[in-house]
Amino acid sequence: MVTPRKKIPSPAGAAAARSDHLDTRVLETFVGYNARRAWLVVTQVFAERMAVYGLKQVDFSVLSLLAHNPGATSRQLCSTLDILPPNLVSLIAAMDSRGLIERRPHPHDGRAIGLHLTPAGEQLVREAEQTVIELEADASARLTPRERETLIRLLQKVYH
Amino acid sequence: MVTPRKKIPSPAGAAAARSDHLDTRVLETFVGYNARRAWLVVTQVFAERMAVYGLKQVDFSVLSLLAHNPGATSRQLCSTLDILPPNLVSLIAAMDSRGLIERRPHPHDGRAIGLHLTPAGEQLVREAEQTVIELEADASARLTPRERETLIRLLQKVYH
DNA sequence: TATTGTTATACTCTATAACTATA
DNA sequence: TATAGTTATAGAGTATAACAATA
Repeated sequence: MVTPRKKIPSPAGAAAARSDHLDTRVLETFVGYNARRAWLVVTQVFAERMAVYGLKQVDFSVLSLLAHNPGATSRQLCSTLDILPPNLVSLIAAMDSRGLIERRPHPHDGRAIGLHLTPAGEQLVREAEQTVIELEADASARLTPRERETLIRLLQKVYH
Repeated sequence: MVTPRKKIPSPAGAAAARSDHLDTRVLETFVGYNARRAWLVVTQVFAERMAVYGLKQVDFSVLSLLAHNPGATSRQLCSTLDILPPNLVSLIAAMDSRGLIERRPHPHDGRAIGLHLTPAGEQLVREAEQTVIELEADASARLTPRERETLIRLLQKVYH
């Protein structure tokens, strides 16, 4: 269980003489800076808790998307998640090898390949989604449920 | 001026038969997913507008931090920005070569090096910070000023 | 001619180990 | 013994060009 870059509070009086941290007030007026910092926190918790499933964030996104969009193509996954097609290939191949997904010929387009979860894949997604729900709640525990909804709504307003 | 992955709206009726995008409703219930998507939008605009200064996000963060924390050390920059020391070295060296910063011996610690902006560096930071303020306003233009403040406050609540 | 999936490849970002000089 | 800065290097993430098969 690797926990790199975890903020370990230094012994009480140790950093009294010379403060460890810098004045970040200007940077903290920017959405970009704050969004990245918050994302890093969630990412850290995500990586720790999802390691047991062998899933990175992008893996989970693909699997969850396939659970709710059976038969989706690589092209659609790429466009939805902002991934470049060449970078999805090995990812899909690995999930195929793991027996989590299978490729079937596309009904209307001979070039495309429809991606489907296997029963094992569906079972894994169910467990993984539940874990993500819990981990998300923990990672945003300093927010009230109402604040969390507001945060998500405002983030979506930026990118929608 | 590279603008990759820009969402170019396809001709009106073109995608009517087979929808391009997938159902992302589950992913959109997660803070991590939404924070990354919003961050990507701001990042895109940042890269486009800051290219004239030859500054990436991390470069700007370092320079802005030094503007408001003169004499800060590499160690402090790393801890503040969550960068690993080895990855800051070439970045600092490049800014030194460009004449934006200079290294002075640390007053109290012979191992450390105090980093300071040169006059050219200070001038660049002034212009760059102004550009970031404008770009941030544009990138979050769908938010009211009040909503933008709320968004930033809630993001900070997650990582503070 | 355009698009889907793919290979090969390069570039950037992030991470680890180990060294030096100071403390 | 621990820390600041550094080197070398490895691994992950992201990018472009080009090709075969199909539309």
